[in-house]
Amino acid sequence: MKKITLKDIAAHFGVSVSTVSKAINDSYEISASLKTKIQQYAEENNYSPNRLALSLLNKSTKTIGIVLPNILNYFFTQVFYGIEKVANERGYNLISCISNESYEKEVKTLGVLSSGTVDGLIISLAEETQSKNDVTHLEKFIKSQIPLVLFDRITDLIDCDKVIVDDLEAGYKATNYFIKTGCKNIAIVTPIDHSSVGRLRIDGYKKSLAENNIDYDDRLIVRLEKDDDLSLLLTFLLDYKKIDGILVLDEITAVKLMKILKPKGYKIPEDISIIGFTNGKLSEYVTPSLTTMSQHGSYIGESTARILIDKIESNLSQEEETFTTKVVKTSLIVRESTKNQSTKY
Amino acid sequence: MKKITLKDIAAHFGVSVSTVSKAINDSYEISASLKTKIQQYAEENNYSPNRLALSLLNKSTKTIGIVLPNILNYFFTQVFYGIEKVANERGYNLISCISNESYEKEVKTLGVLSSGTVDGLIISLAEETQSKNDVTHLEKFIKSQIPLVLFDRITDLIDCDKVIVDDLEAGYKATNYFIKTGCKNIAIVTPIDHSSVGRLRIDGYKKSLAENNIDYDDRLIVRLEKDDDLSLLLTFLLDYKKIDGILVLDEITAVKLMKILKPKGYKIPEDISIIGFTNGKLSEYVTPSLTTMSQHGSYIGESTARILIDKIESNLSQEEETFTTKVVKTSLIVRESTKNQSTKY
DNA sequence: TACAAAGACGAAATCGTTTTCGTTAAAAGG
DNA sequence: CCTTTTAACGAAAACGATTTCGTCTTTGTA
Repeated sequence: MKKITLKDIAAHFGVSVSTVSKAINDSYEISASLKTKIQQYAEENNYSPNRLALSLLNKSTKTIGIVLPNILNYFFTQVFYGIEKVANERGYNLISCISNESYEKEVKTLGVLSSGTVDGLIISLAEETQSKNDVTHLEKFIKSQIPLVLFDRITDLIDCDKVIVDDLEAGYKATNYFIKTGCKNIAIVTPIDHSSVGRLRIDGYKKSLAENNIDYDDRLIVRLEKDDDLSLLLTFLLDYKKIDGILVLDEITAVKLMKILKPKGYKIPEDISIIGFTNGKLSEYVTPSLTTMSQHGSYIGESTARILIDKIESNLSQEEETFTTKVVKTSLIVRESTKNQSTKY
Repeated sequence: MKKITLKDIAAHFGVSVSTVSKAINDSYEISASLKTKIQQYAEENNYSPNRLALSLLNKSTKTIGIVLPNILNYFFTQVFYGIEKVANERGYNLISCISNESYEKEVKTLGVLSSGTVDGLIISLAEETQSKNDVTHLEKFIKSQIPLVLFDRITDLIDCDKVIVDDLEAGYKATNYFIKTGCKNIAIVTPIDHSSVGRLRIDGYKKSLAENNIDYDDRLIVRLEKDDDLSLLLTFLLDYKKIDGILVLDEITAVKLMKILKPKGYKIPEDISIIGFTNGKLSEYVTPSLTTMSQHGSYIGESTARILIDKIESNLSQEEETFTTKVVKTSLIVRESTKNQSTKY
C-alpha cells in the first residue's frame, strides 16, 4: 500500500485535487456531505500530507540543523538534549550531523544543510576549524539567509547569534578556588589547546594568578596533543615543580589523570587538588569524586535553540537584524578532589 | 542575498529553466560557450539545487530517521555514533528524535516521519511502549512502505529487520562468571524490568542457575522503579540473604550501587562481586573499576544503519522482501569488581 | 538543390500540496 | 421573470528541480 496522495483520493471520488485538499482542511467551500466522505476515506487510508511538498510550498521545513563536533563527549550530548527539548516543544525536528572535529566534514555538512533542508542551524565548531581559523564555509552559509547560532566553540570572524560559556571566568574561579584552599603551584592540563574555549580558560587562570601575585609559568601548562602520553607528560610536570593543584580542561582527562596519580602515591586532594570540566556522571562517581566546573550543557542547548527559533519565526529584514551573544556562567561543583575551603593544610 | 534558483539564472541569461538545468548538469545538449557562462555564474552565486525539490521529484530524501529513547544513556549515544558513521559514509543524513521513553511522543514522531521526510527509519522502543506492548503506530508506519529497522528494544509483534543484543546469553555468561569465581548467592538489580532486554537477561541468569543446580529465588531480583530508593531496597536484599554477587542491568545503577555498598563496609569484590552492563567510560574509571557486559553499541549502530540502507537501496517488492534479525554477541569485560577466576576465596 | 542529420534550445510534465480565482448552477431577492 | 447571491466545485499557478519531447536553425551529404 503505497503512501496515498490527494490525487489518489480525488480519483477515487471523481473530484478534483483542490476539492480534496479543501475537504481535508475543512474548508467552508465544500459541502458537508462530501467533506465527511472524503475525510473519512482519508482517515481510513491514513492519509497525511507530504511534508516535502508542503515545505517546498511554504518555504519552511520546521527543521533545524545541528552540527556537533563529537557526540561521545558528554557536554555535547547534554547540549543536544537541551536543543531537542525546546525544538520539540516548539514543533521543530532536528537533523543532526557530527563533524567529528573535521574541518572538511564540517564544510561538506554546511553545504548540504544550506540547500533548503533546514530553517536554521546550530553549530559548534570542529577543533580543526578553530585551529585553521578558516570560516569561509560559515560566511557562505550566512549568505544563504538561513539563521545561524554558534555555541561554545565559536569564532569572532562571523557575525551571528552566539551562546557561550564564560570560560574565562570559569578558569578564573577554578584557579581562585585552588588558591583559597591553599594551593601554591597550580598547573593546567589541556587537551583542547586549539580551541577558543581552552585558551579562554587559561586566560582566566592567568588573571587569577596575577591578582594573587603568583608568577605565570608557561611550563605549568601541559598541552596535550592527540597521541600524547599523558602519564609521561605528567611525570615531566611533577619532576619540574612541586605541583599541588591541577586544573584539567576536560572531564575524561581529569579522570585519567587521577588514575595515573594515585598509584604514584599522590594523595588527592591532600597532595594535589584536581578540578575538572564538564560536570558529567564520571565526575560524580569517580573516586575521589571530582570537583568540576559545570557548564550547564542542557541549559546552553535550550538557550541556543530558543534563540534560533525566535530568529526563524521573527522574520526580520537584514537591516533590522541584531545579533546577541549570550554568556552562560559556570558553577563550581565542589566534591572530594579539592581541599575544603576552611581546612588549612 | 536570497538563495538563487534556476529560474533566477535563467532570467539573468534570458534562457529557459531547462537550459540552465542542463547546462549546470553539463549536458551535451547545451553549447560549450553557454555552458561555461552559466556554470561560472552559478558558481559565483553559489547556486546549489534545492534538496526539497529534488527529493520531491526523485521520491528519495537521502535521509534516515532515528528514534532513540534517551540520548543521555551512553549505550544509545554509542549506537547513534555508529549509525551516523555509516550513514555519512553512504551519503545519508540523519533526522533524530528522542522519545524520552514516552509512548505518546514516539507515536507522534512516527507520524511526522512517515510523511515523506525520511527514506528509512531506525528505532529503539520507549520503555512505556514496551510495557504497554502497543505497537499500532509501528504497524501504521510499516504500511507507509518505508523501510524500518528495530534495534535493542524490539517487539515480536512487528515483522521487520532487527538488530539485537544477545541479552539472554549476556545474562547467562555473567551469571556463569559469578559462579566460576565462587559466588553462591547472586542477586540482580534491574531498573529496566519493563523492557524486553531486561527480562532476557534475567532469563539467561535463570538458565545459568539451573545448569549449576542453584535454586532460583525471585526475592533476589530487585526491580527498581522510577523513584525507588536504591539504598533501601539494597538493605532489604542484604538483610534477606548473604549476597556475594550482584548483576546490575545498567551502568549507572551499578556505579550507584557500589557507592552505597562501600560505606556499609562491603568489600568489592571480596565480599560482593558486581557485574554491570553498558561498557562506558564510567565502568572503566570508577573505583573499583567495573566488570561489565559490553554490548558493542557502536557496532550495533553500524549494523543497523547498514541493514537499513541496504534495504532502502535494493527496492524489492513486498513479496520478495525478507526480514532478518541480527544478534550481536556481548563480551564480558573483566575488571576489578569481580574476583579472579583462578583465585579461590 | 533537396533532404537528412545534427546542434542548441524551449515547452511542458512531474513530484504533492495549497490557494487564488474562475465557473456553474441553484437559491434568493425584487 | 429577471437579476443577484451564494453554494460548491474545478483550473491553474506556485514552490524548485529534472527530463522527455518537440522545434527550430544550421550544417552535411547525395
